[in-house]
Amino acid sequence: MAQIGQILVDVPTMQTNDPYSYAIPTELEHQVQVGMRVIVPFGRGHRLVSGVVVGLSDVTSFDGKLKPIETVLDLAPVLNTELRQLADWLATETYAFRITCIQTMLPNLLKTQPKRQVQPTTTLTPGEMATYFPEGAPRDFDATKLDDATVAGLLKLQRAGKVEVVYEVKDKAAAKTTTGITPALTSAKLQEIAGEVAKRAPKQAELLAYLAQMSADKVVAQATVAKQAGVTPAVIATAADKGWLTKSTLEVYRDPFHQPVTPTQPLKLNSEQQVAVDRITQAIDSQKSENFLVEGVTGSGKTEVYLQSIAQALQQGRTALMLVPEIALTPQMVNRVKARFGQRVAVLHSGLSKGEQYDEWRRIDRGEATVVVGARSAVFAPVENLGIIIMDEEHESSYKQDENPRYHARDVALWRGQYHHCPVVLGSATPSLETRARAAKGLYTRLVLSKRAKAQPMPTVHIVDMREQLKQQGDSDFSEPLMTAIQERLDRHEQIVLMLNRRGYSSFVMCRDCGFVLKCPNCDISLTLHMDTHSMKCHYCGHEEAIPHVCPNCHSKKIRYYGTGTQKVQQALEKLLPTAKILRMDVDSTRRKGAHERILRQFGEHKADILLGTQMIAKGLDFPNVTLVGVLNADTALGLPDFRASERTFQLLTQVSGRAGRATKPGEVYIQTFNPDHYAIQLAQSQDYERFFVTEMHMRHQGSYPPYYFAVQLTASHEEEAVAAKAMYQIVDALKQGLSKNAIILGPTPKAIARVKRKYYYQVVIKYKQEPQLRPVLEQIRQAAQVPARHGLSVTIDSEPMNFM
DNA sequence: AGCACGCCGACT
DNA sequence: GTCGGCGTGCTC
Repeated sequence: MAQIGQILVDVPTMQTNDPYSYAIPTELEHQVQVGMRVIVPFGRGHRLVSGVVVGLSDVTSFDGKLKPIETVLDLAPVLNTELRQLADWLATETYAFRITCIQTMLPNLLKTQPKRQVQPTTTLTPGEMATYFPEGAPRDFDATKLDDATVAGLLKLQRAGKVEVVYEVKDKAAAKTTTGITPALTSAKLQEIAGEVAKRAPKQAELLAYLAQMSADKVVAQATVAKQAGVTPAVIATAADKGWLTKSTLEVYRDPFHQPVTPTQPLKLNSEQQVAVDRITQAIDSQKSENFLVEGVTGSGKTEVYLQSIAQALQQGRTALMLVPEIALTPQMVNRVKARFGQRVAVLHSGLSKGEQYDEWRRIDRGEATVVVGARSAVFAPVENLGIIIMDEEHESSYKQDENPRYHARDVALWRGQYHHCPVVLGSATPSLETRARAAKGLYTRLVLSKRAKAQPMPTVHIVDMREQLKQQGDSDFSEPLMTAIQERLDRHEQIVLMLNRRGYSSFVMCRDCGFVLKCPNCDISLTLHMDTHSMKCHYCGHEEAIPHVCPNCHSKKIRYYGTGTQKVQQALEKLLPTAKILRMDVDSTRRKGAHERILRQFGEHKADILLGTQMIAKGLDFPNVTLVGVLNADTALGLPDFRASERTFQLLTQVSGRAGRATKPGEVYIQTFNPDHYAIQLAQSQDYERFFVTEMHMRHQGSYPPYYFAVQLTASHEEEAVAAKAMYQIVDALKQGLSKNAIILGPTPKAIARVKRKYYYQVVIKYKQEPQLRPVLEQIRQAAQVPARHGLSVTIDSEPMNFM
């Protein structure tokens, strides 16, 4: 038996990023296994912290006295070999702490909570009791929540030996239970008693009859028994007292999606879909870790390809993981999968309660669910024997986590595909440039679905030049052609979706006469307006200039910051169309749980004529009666100081256009823009992804951006601007010394929103092709950042950032 | 993160 | 002379 456990303690620092050795007490010898969570004493005060066993051994290189493991929290490991390896890889890749990676991989309920309490060791004076233990002892001792005087007083008492601090680690993991019922006597005996009591206690007789027909070894929930036997819990209680039945604790799953679903059969595939399914199933059958890009226009039936590929994996006795963006994880979407695979499906996403998440996780862990559908973090689902991994809408930026560990679910999916020797299928109508470029290099097998499955025509897309509109009808959010089109639909009782692109609100200036956006002379990136310094700044190179009052291009005075809100638009629209019913969907109206679905359902039931919203309406809705889609301001995302601005704009416009005319009625799209000549808008109009890809790749090449270059972003933040800036300058020095001449270092520059939550943010971006010293240099920076972290300076490293802002 | 040790200023 | 400030190192 192993004497020593290697434990990763839940103390996220550089010094504890490697496992610590703990002695395994004899009574725990047979319990401790690799992958389990434990509680261990840590530090001088022997405070208790949780940790994860990552190894067992008989020896240790640590030559001090080992402390013993205090408690084992799990009956079975919560992390298998694959996930432990994945955690290590993730930590290296994302420059995060190993324990942080592990926490991210586990469901919320398995994250423990350390607790501190104080209690007197001797009898305190009544005065001391009144001040420090007004509600009795022991009391919670959380220094961050108590006032300084109380903390100081308690610490003083502690030093005097009058009180002691006790530690506790709370494990929140709790399976939901209910009372279960089992017959305690034989069927014959029960029937006999039933006969005896039938006259004076008819309810008891009914219950006895029910028990008599139950199989003796089966446990049935009390609620079920009560319902089926037609008795109250009181009757059951009496029966238990008389020894007719035994009660036990029954573990139940919380069912997050309880609506019954009608099973569906695989649909007939068109030739392109068939080819895709064939290629993917070949890879499944031959256990190859081949990766695919399924590039399919909206409505081309990508989902059916996914479902039939999953079916093939299941048939091979393997499991499937399907990732979708959080915003697309609607009940409709889930039901579509459940309708095909029934009870084998588990769903993981943040909309579930913590208990529900934990239950779904356990169903997967136990192998009861073999198809997992979920958002970003579901990529860590404890599925074994994976036969296929699917990532739908792979270009979605929500797949990248914007806190530590800053991982991209796509990279994790590819890693797991390798591990399981199974295909990874990336699907999108508008693949990210990175993915499409990899497909071009032959790293992914490209499968194209060019035809809409139901052979609907693609919508007609009109571009409305808002510069002209401005001249003709003045400053309005609604152009004349769009209003005419809206009125037409209203007359025909058809529905309209209007999208307001709110990204980049007010952060850049644009000329309303010619569409000119002020750009950086060095970077070909829009300058950002800073009201604090009254200047325009480039967030890549730090270039700064005055806010223009006349347009440098056409000398118009109508150059101003651009932006408008959904509420304002709704009011304006109500004025223009007093009879139309308008539903608004944005962050404000969807804050409450379920509000999102409710608005969509109302719209689906035609309770409103117009759905007005932000980006979120662009994703995955399918309303047959929508024949008009209007984009009020296509430009705002274009103005963002980000090299992905064009890509995002193209993707968004293409996606939202796909919302029009999905059924029998042909659709029309109106895109209002001040930049009608911009390639992202022009190519969105012609729905020409290929040309967009080629054009944008050229731009990326010119600017030395991904996918031609790799990128790492470093950020320093502090309450004092000078501290953050100075730290960043030092980091740049270290980078310049450690990296080759070929690495491009941009910055330091203040972040677009330089001050958030009373902290100033400075950043630097490194672009590189090959930089073997990068990892060691960044590790060194990470190490060095430990010391000033004490004074509130935090440094973050983001490999392949989604936003350069 | 949190605790102890250690070295400087204002108090009995 | 001590109490206590927080700056620094370490936690199996």
